[in-house]
Amino acid sequence: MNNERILIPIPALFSFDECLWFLNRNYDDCLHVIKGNAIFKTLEIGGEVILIRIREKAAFLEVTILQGRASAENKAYLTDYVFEWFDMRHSIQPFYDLLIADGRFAYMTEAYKGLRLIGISNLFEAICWCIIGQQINLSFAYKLKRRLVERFGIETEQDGDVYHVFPAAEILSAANVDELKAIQFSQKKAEYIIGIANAFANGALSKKFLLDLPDFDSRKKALTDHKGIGIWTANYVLMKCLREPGGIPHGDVGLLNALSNHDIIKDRGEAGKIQALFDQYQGWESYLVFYLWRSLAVKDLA
DNA sequence: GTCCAGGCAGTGC
DNA sequence: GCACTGCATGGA
Repeated sequence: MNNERILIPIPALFSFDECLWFLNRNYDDCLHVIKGNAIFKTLEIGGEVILIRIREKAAFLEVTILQGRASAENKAYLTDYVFEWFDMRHSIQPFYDLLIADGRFAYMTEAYKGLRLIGISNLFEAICWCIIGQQINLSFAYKLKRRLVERFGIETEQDGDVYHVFPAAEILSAANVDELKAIQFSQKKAEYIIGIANAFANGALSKKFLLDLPDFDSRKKALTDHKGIGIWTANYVLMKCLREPGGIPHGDVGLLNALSNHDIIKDRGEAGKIQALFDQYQGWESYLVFYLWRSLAVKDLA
């Protein structure tokens, strides 16, 4: 064990507690472990398995490498990864200015102060997670993800806890529909995931490919060209992985419920009112979605 | 048994 | 383009 540390300065309007809260909601996510006030996560960097612990230390996030080499390359990768995961690169003050000016959501600037849009930087994982979650309840979705990861992903163990890495596309492209159906995936979900895995494995789809496209609409088109990726999934992925500020998962049940709770809409068919709302948040649409999702949990916890 | 869940593809107009 | 339909699968 080496226990080398990386210290990342905490920016303004950043709350590690809100990160912890989000990652430790009522769901059983298999891709990280929360113990005390620390996050444990396994990553695969160039074929090497790295286990890290992230916790708050005064004005820093302390990233400790518990397994794997603390090479300069790995430390640079991990620093970049944490910045990206917790969206620490830029100020969210302009978003807060909009919330306060709006009034309807001004309370969020205190209630969820410092909450950042927690991302999924692995594009393949982000798409698979969407396909898993399509049209089923979230707790079942997390169960399906856990079965998939435990069946096909690599894992590491420390102090009696097991840590998983999301399966590589090359692995899942070699799986067959029946193997996924055996772990309660529907026929369609199984077909979609294997199809997407094939697209990644043969190079037809990658994060770099999307990033190299000229604009938002061409990225969306490149995503929805694949079976299993509709408008909702494309926007979710653009929001959580590519961090497109304009990514709005239109039609999302949780989003609609949150808008209804805030009396923005009365039923689910008022696209005009939703558009008008997001028009006020240009450049911060995906942040507003994330904060609206955050607002849903208050009742759950009560 | 019914309704719903962080939808999608296919069809018809 | 838009509305409608069938599809899946588990949980409340």
